[in-house]
Amino acid sequence: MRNLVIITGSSTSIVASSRYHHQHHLFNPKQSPIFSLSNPISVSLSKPPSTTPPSCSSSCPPPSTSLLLIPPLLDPNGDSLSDELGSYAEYASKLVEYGRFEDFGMVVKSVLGSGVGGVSDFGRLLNFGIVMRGIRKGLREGSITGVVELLRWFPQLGIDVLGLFDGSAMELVKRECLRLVNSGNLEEAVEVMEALSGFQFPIRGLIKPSDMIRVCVDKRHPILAVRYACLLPPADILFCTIIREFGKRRDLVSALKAFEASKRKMNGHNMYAYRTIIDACGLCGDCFRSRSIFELQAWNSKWDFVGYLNKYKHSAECCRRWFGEFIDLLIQKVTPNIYVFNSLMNVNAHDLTYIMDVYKQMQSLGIEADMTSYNILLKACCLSGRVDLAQGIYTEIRRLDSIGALKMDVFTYSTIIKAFADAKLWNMAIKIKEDMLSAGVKPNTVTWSALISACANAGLVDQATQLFDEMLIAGCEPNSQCFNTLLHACVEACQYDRAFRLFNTWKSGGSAGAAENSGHDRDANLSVEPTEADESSSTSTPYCATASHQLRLATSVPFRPCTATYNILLKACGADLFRAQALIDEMRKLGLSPNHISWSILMNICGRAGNVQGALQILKSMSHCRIRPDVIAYTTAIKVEVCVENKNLGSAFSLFAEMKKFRIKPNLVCSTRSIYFWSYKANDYYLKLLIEEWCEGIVQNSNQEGLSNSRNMADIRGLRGLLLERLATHLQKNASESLAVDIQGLTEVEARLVVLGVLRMIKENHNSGHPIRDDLIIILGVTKVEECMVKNAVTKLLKDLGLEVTAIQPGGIADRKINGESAANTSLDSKSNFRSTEFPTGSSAPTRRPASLQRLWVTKESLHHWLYKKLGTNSNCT
DNA sequence: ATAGGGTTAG
Repeated sequence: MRNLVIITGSSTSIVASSRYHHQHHLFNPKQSPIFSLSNPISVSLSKPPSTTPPSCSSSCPPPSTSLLLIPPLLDPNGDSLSDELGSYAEYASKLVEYGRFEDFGMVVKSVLGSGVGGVSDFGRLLNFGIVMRGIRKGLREGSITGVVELLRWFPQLGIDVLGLFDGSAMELVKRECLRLVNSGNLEEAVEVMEALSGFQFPIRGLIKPSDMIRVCVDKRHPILAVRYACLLPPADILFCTIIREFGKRRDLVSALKAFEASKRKMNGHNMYAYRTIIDACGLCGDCFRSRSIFELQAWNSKWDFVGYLNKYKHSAECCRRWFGEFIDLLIQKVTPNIYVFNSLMNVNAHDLTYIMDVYKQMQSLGIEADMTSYNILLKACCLSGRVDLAQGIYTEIRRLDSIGALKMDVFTYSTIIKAFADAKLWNMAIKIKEDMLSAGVKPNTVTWSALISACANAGLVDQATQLFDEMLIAGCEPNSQCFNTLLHACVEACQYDRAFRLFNTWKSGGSAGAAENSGHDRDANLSVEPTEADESSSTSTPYCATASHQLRLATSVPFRPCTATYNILLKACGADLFRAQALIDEMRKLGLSPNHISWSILMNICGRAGNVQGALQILKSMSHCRIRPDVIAYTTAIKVEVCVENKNLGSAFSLFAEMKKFRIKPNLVCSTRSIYFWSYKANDYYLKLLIEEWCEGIVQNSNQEGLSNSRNMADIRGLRGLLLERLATHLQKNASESLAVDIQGLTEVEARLVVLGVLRMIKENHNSGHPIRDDLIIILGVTKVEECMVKNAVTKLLKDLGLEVTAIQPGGIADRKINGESAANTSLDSKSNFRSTEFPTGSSAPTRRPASLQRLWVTKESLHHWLYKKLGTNSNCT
């Protein structure tokens, strides 16, 4: 006897009928009985229906809470049983139709729990037409989660879920998934997709994987992204995409989460993921983390191995087995591959010492450096300003190239050109170009830009222009950066009008080209134009001859100025505030917005024009453009204030305080000391006080922090780097060479710093018992307008200290006297840990310097005099 | 779906 118990509200009626499914007034599936197999009493009756068909909501009585008890179906009589099952199935199908997915589950549970053998019979007996109608409706009404819950029962009933979904049903699923994703319910979306994946749904077809990952990354959901990626094997590539995308968005925390999550999901080590997270660390500026990840990855297995050895040391055989496995692991998986090494080196490229260590480690593991490794090494040399090392590596690579072990590529050449460009060795850069051409490697825009900037850094506009023409003739299309580089060359050489003429020519597509040509003569009369007499011999090609080329060629390529272009031009405005304002307007018309660099330059222009208020106004209005002033902006403003109105240091310090209030950390350039320092120029009062402070401070700082600390490398590359380099080069404590200080190319501030540092060293050497044996020579370089200012500044500084200074003109009597002694090599080889046996430097990188240089000369007698005077004042103080 | 090079501010 089979009973059906229906509890409606609190009243219980027992219907002794097996034909209940025809009596819809009692078993209306639109209403909400909750089915339970086990214990009717314990079931909560408060649950309202999840979906009520809207058509019935008015006509039907309000849903009552009821409970349907299905007793075990144990009748051995097959016929009636299948009959009974059929009615249950029919009923269950109707439940689906009316959106009552949970109740469907209850029925299935009942059937499963009833111990009937033919579970799949029940599945087969379901009315799929009706079921699918309910599922479609559920999908259309936005309850995909409910649908998925429903579907979870199907495999147990032997139903192939995927088979039920025809094209249009599949479209509904897709649409719903997309809706979940777009409405921000990512977690739900991933859960749904995980379930669908279990039903063998093609996950790739639901939503474009790259879109899904992009959304996860945008919403900062690393774990969900990884969970999603696991649905799309092979997942490891997608893991890397996720890590990389977080890296690109500078979200290292999420990148690391994704990395850890993906590591757990993977069996074994994925080198691709390791290198990607290392790259991400680099992008996010956390090179130290990249190192620890690398160490962890490289050595974890070794520690495990030691553990294993200890555990099994009683058995030699076990040890051998573990060792064998370990070696396998090491060979197959665990050894970082070349990509990991290259990424690690690239991320840490600013720390030459470190990457040299990595390089050696790589060699000891027997991993051969490839072209990229060498290119990264070259880049590191560039970043640390070690031309000498770069040259050594270059020689080595050439050797490897000649024996066919490597093939030097356009990156190699471009980087070495950059190394020479930075060192102002433009002629060496040109020589590399020749090497390159004879090796059959075609220079690209980057190479040409590097070449042009080599000339720019040396202040050689004509050579730069010539290279630009050469590039056009070679059929290489310049891009904005390339155009910018040439403009920068003009600005660097103070040929401001020329920069503007070029710009106008390009902008007008060549129609104003004649201006560039005819206007050239005017340059010579401009006071800002430095004398190029020294270089005139090397400008063998008259400029006018190439102008037509350029006119013809440059017009064929589109010129799209960008913000950097305008920044360079802003710099070319000198003190012309109106011109600068016009440029800013023009920028805006083109839809370009000035960035913090533009504003900093503009503040400098105000400074040159003596307009302090203007500069301060710009600083204030920066935030109106939603650009938060940075240290540099504040530094510029403060400097303008101090230098223009040197009487009033108070307001400069209030700016300084404001900056700190906004939690902008002052850097080495911007400090109370610098503020005093800038006021040197016009105010002798601070001079005496600060010279010692400066020198002490700098020497102390360099001792504290050490050069290998790469956090500070940015600073070191600034003033202190220059200073320390000069000091290291010229003033080793046991130096027996002459004291020659090269301050070519330095700004006034830098030059004074270097000279002060040198004097400090002289004092230290003297105090520790090294007598001064030589005169002090300060190399100024060819006379340009700036360098004349530098010369004056340094002369004034030395004189203020009570030193006697003589200017040496090239070719003069004093010059000839000095020349014999001051041939000191300026190549920086003191700190080299790159042994010359590894990279033979060949002919020891002669840094050729033109003979005709201006110098300042301080005799050793004068230095002596200064030292004793200084010591005297010190002893008075203490 | 994998790396590496060029311009601008103190």
